[in-house]
Amino acid sequence: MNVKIKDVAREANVSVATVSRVLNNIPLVNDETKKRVLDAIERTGYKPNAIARSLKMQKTNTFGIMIPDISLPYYTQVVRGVEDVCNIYDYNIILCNTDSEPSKEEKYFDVFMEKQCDGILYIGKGLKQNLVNKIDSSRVPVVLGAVSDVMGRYHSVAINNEQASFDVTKYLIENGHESIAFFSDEDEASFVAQERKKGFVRALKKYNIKENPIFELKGKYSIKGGYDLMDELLTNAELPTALVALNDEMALGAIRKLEDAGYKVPDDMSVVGFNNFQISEWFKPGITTVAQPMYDIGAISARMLIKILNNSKPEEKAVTVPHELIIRDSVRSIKE
Amino acid sequence: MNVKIKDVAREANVSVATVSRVLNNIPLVNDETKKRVLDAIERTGYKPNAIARSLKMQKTNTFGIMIPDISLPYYTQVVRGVEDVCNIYDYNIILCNTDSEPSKEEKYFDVFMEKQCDGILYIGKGLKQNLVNKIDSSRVPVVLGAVSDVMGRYHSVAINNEQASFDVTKYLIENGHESIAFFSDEDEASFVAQERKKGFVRALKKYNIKENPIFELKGKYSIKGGYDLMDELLTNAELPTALVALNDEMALGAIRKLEDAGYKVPDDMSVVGFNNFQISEWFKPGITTVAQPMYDIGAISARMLIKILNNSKPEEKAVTVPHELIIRDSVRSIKE
DNA sequence: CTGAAAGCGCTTACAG
DNA sequence: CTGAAAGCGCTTACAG
Repeated sequence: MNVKIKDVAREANVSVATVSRVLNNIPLVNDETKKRVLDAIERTGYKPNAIARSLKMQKTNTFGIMIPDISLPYYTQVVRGVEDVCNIYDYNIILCNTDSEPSKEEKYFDVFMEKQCDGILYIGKGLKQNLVNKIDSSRVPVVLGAVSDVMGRYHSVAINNEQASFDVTKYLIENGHESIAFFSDEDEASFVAQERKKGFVRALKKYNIKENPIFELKGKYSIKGGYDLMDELLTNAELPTALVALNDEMALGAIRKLEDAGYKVPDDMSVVGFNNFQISEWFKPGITTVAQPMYDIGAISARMLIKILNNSKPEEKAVTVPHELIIRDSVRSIKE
Repeated sequence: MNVKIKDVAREANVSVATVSRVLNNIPLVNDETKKRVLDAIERTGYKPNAIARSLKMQKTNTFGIMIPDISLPYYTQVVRGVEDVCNIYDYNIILCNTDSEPSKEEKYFDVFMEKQCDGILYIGKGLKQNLVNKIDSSRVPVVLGAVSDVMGRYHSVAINNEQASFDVTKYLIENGHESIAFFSDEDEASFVAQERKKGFVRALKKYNIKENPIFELKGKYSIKGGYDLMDELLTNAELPTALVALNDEMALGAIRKLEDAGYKVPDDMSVVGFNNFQISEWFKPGITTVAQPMYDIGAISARMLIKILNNSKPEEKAVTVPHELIIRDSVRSIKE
């Protein structure tokens, strides 16, 4: 069908070996020969077959990337960061949506292995044991993005989730809030949610505030999820003065429910979110949140993977990227 | 390194041909032999090498997907639709961000060809001539998603953009608006924008309303873009009573600017958007818009590509998916 | 029902 | 500086 190296060789009156050498810029080719080959390539419109090359080289220049759901705005920027770096170094990415389901994660891991991916980027809530086993027995390089590894065994790029949660909770407390609700992930296995919970609790402890389990609710990581959780929270006789929601979608849903129920934000309740997703700044009220450098997380992860493949171990195993408290209009000071 | 078919063959005391046959479920293998092979596969932990298979079969079971920017919410759902269908039929996708730049589109097209993609899904503003040439000379199956082909030469899945634009404009007119602004794409080559412009003009004509070029502005397809365009529009002595923005981000930015300038939406100006992106329903005011079935566009595109590869030509070359006018709170009737 | 062998399109050690 | 040949890990027509 298409023209192959053999055709170019015939056209240029050289061997396939020579064509391959000019293709790969191996220096020991005579300039004149090289020119003849280049001309032949031009004339025949030859395009290398990366599959054949991969088979021989045992390297595909492709990464597998696992992501919960590409249609959620959060993850999307991470992927863009990955792709931009891959682009520079001539890698491509195969994308899979796992919905954070362990069974899909495992299935796709196998697919990545069959397709001989050179490395894998895991984005999700945390590695489950089955996946860990597969990774270990396959020995592919893996980098975790946006979540760090419990054991510290894998490379990772993430914010310090515990500290980030501590910071935003502290901000609330400094504004006089002592009764704070916490909307978390219904998925108990979420390592990120666990870390944020720890930071929340640490902040309360530090300021001698008692935790109130009634105000700690778990639900879906979505606008609707936050809306429903607030619906539930509002059934309490007494309400908290503030809320920490584990992402901006939840925060937003909570705010909408409060409004629908006749409350005002931040006048009647202060709300903070997480992640600073693209829309948060345009909302009314603007949502105070903790930003993660999503794009950078993707870009750094990709660079790490490439470094590992080049046998130059990256300096750090677990890269911590900075988080940032973004103060907007959804928190009110109630200090007298 | 890893175990290969040869190792399994030795382990099972058969030839590689036989192993390959059981791997591919070719029926003419003796049941006992088959069992022996299956056991050997189990024991050795053999995983097929898809690259080697692809080389031999001249088929990679991967699609290349070109998309302007994966970090924009609009495109993200299309990709999810594609991926879900691919998943069912054992295809994978290689993802590329083109930023709608022809040079990147061409570059990635070459990458897809080198990686021997079985088909290509193009999502963008419209095919430019250079790309068309490449596609034609390569003869890969291509499906256009969310945009149709000017010439009708390629397979495509999209809404009827002209009609959609007509419908939403008509809705405004029926609500008494006769002075309507139009925020469009700064990229003149956008086929989608051209189509929507046609529909807009057709609606005005039908109701004998004169076009007012001063109210037709072009800018960036973003919240900021809409904000800036409204800033510009507001310099006019006389203002329109309504605005058609070519996406919801623009509509949203325009609304924010209006509010910042002391106007109310829809009281002082009605605004409609396009695409119904996830957030539009949660905004205040809720944005009236035209919904496209993004997920379906992706899913149908992927199915089309698979059909083409199976030599069963899809029924239609250009599939038109339904658009839907979603009425919320950003339009006010000014009919007396 | 099974095996030996050719071949998919490349790269590269080896020899000259 | 260049070529013949082996081999990457598979599949499949051919022969038995």
